[in-house]
Amino acid sequence: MMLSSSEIESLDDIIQRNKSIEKGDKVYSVGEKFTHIYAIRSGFLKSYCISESGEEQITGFHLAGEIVGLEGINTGVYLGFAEALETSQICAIPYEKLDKLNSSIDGLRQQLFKIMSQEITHNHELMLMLNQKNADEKIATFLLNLSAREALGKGLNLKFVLPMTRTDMANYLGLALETVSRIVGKLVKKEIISIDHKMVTIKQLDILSELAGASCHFSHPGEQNKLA
Amino acid sequence: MMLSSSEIESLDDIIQRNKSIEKGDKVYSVGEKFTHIYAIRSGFLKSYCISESGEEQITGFHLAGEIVGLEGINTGVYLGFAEALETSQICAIPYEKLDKLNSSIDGLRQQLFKIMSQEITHNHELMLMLNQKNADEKIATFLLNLSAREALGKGLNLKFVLPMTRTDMANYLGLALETVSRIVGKLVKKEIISIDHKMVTIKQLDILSELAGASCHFSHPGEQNKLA
DNA sequence: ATTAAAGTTTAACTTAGATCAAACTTTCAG
DNA sequence: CTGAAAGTTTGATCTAAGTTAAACTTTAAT
Repeated sequence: MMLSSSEIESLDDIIQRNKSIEKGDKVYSVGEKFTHIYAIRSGFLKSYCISESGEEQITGFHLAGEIVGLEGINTGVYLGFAEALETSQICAIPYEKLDKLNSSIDGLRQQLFKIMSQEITHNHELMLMLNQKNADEKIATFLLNLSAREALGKGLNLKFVLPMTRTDMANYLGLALETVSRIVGKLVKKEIISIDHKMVTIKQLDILSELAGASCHFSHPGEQNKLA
Repeated sequence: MMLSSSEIESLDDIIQRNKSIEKGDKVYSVGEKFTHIYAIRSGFLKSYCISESGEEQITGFHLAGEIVGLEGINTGVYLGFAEALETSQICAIPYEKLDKLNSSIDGLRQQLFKIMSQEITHNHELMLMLNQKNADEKIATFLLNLSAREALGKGLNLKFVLPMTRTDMANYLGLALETVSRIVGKLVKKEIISIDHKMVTIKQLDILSELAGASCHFSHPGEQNKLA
């Protein structure tokens, strides 16, 4: 799913390449005017929203090749936060210009539709996980998903980084942080995975996959759709 | 958020209006080639997917003015089912043509982007609900959400239809059907709502809202985006 | 290098909601 | 209309995971 060279040229005119952000920096915040969507070139972000009563809900973790900010299209305002979990490089893509240039970059527009569709599908998977999986299955699924995404669509990495805190994992998965800690600890003790600082190694992929259980995939997603 | 008359003319050329489907009929099924998205003119649908192990996960309930099938854009294949919960009228919109005609119906394309963005935002709300709300809060939130949607963006209906079974509600909310039955029963006993067959009446909106608790809304969604 | 703050682990205890079971009610096909 | 099937309610019991608490480890600022 590549763009043509003329599309890439069009892209070059409008995107602001490789802006660097540090851990803890926000790409955008709730209530800000929606102007750009952001392609992640390297690094790791989380997106989250805050409920009226001040509770944080993490809505996604995002790594290289993925897009954040799409939630702003509808209202013209960002409806949550995107924040770097480590030093990251991002491309700012002005949505307005993307929209205007559409005839010259049809492929790009179609790509964007696919990315949004993919996000909707991903959310269906997420519902299955949050509604029907127990804590062990959630953790196993989460680890495998992260592993596959860090491999950028080519299989899955047996060694990958887990850059978020237990608290963030727990919030995303709808578990208590102690539960996450306990289960990750159990997986290590059983030598299904090992952990060194933020680095995870999957030692028994078969067992971890078994643990993860059911998913909704009709056919596997294969290559990740990318914008730039 | 209306379409111009020329946009509506373009639309007239491509959409298949008012196809009628009966309760239990499927609009599309998993694995079928993605050809159309569907605008619901009247009635009520549910969308769901089936996990490898055969478990059903309801991914949404959809009523008049809403769109189903967007999940198919990415892979070119429908990734789940959409099924009528009652006799419904739907518009079939060929995605291919929609895509080709884009220059003449820019507004329509933008509308579609907004609808997809809205769906992503809605999923963030859903995560907050599934992760942080207890069973009482889930039921109250669900009822209020349905009430608001049946009012088509103008406030919320104090009287509305609850067309799905307890089993479907439970599946969607990640609860056991007995829990749903018990909590709905409790709300009726406390006279916060009353139920006559499939008709729900909210008798104490303040208390129900209180019960529903926190949401992520930055500003209220106002009018629902519609395609046709 | 020091140390305060942030993050993690572990254990004991509690509870919301699942599961099991059984009666009751509504729906709808013939 | 009739009866079987589908859906709902209600009660008793059980358990996965939350909560509370406290020690331990890592991180990062000075």
